[in-house]
Amino acid sequence: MDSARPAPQLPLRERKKLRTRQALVDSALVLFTERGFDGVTLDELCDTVEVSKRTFFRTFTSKEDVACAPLHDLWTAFLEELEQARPQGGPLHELLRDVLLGTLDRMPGEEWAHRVLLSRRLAARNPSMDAHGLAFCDRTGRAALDIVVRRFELGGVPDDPDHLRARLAVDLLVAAWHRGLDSWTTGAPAPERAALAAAFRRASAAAPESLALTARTGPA
Amino acid sequence: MDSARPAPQLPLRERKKLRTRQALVDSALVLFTERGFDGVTLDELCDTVEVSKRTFFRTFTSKEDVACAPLHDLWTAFLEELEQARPQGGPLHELLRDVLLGTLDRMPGEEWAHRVLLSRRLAARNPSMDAHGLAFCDRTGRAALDIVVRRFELGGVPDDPDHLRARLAVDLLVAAWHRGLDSWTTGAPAPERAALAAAFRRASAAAPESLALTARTGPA
DNA sequence: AGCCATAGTGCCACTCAGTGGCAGAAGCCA
DNA sequence: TGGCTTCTGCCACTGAGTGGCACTATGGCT
Repeated sequence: MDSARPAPQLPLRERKKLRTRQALVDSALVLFTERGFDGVTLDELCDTVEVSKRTFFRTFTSKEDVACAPLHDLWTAFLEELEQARPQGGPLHELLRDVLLGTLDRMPGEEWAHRVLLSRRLAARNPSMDAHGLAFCDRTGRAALDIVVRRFELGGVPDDPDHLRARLAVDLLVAAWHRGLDSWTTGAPAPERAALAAAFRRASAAAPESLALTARTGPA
Repeated sequence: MDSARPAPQLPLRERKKLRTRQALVDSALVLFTERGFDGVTLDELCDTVEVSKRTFFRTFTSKEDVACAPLHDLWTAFLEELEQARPQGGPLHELLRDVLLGTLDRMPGEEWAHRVLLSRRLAARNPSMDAHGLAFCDRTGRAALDIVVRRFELGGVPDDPDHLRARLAVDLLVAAWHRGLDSWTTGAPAPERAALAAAFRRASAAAPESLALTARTGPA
């Protein structure tokens, strides 16, 4: 596999597992892109990678899951970095933004970005993939909130107003991320990772502005 | 059915259809609550309501769909009201909030609220239901943006910065709604519709505050 | 080197969500 | 009443996802 980062010598068993996983993701993205998500059965995918369906389901939770893997990897890494982050006293939403930008920067690079691109284009055409991705982000949001609450804020009283505020800050991060993804996925010009980071930064900056936006009376 | 609002004499066929739909929703919520979402097969549900599975799938798109119907109804009504809304020149996010509050106010009442409660509790325990609800909200968000753009804002250039701001305003609305739902669903005290409205209002008000929230260095 | 204990794999049969097709039963409009 | 349309029921079928069990490879231990 092109992205088989050996990693500091994991046990052989683990490496094999990772290689199978990556092969499944790559093949899935290619096949789904060629013939559509519904146009490919799991049996076909498994045949291609020469793995039994049983094994597939030990690695991924569902057919959607394998195609969402690139984003999955990003958010998992994000949570790890958030766990390490040291706030400098700035606004929480800026901290979250910077942690995500940092995580993005440390992603495998352009092949990863390419996989994300394929994954998003697929999701745009397939409701169940879209739903899966959304649900995953939501779960990650909850996990992120737990970390934020534990490390940066109040002890954990769930009806503390700051708890709600922190949750909304996380929601805003996720929303900005999705808007960044949207414009990056749609706008063909620059499918590089840097362009994605820029799009996200732009969306993130627009969040405070959106509150000031006035509803003008339209012509109708 | 308890909520069979006759409506200004629809054709008999339509009324029958609505009654069947409502029966399916009610039975589904009861059965799923009793025995879990996965503990009830569609065949069982259909037997209970005395409807063929084929008919079920003409009314709902999936097993998840039937259990998410209460929220579905709310957002559909929301879009209709948004289409009629006349902005008074205030911030967009306040307009959106007020339209949603108005829609909520016009919902069938406490039986509806009760169904929402069951639906949310179910979703909290079942990932695929949760995903379905999230995806639906996302699609509604897009539809709402279309209306907003068409009626209140720019002509529709998708890279106008106001377009992005409007989108984020919608995202914020959805996020606040979910937070409101969360606290309402969890907090047992007041399962009435008014309490839900209050929870949403609270979450909505917390949105601007969340931007100001500072990340303090925790004890770790 | 040799040898278990364990984890991962393949295979098989099974359940159940979701779909397509067709025949029959309403509801609808004269 | 009769014909037209639309909805419904039934049946067979695909494909996702699961459970069970036997088999093999890995890693640790002596």
